[in-house]
Amino acid sequence: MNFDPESQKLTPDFFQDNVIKVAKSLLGKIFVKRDENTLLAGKIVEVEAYDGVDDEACHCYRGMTERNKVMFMPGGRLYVYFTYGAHFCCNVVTGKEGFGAAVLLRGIEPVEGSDIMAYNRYGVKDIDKKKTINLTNGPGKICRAFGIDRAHNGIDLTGNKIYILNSALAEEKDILVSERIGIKKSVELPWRFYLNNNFVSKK
DNA sequence: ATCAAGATTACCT
DNA sequence: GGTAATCTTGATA
Repeated sequence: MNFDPESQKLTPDFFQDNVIKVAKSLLGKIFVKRDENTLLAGKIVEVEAYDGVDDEACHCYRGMTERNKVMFMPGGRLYVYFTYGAHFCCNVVTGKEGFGAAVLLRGIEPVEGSDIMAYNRYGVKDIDKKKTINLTNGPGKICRAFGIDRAHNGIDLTGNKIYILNSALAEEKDILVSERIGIKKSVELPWRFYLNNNFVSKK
């Protein structure tokens, strides 16, 4: 697979759109993190949408704060937050400037650099098959495997450090829908989207 | 200043 | 299936 950002990465207009639409459109696309020595990449197989206005579970529901201000930037940034005293979660910011919405990445199937992901998660490069499934099947696990932390909060996804390849859209019939996981407010909204794939966090 | 909650994970029985 | 771990943030006083 060619991971070259110049010809293939998603552009601002893709991100500056409705969060539900962007969430579904991200399924099947390749999330890439590059630095001098490493190339990590994986297929996005599970996401959730968080939408400022009518969504009590969204970090932006009560307006802008120091933590969530990146979500109000124009679509195409990475919003990274820390939770439960242990885990980072990363989100793709969507919509126009001044509107707080983002897509949480919850499940990724490793495509490139799974040995480095294993090292980031477990401190060793060789892991058994069972642990391979556990590399990136959850939002906190993804950040750990990809080495994403608060230093990456606000990074521009149209740059060459972290970006998403513009592969084909997943077919509507292949997109599964459910309520979102791990929230206590606005639980009824059907804004979790995923594919039939082993790296989904929860059945 | 204090406090409760949290977009989770790993480990236990 | 249940729950401890762990600490940052935002709200309230």
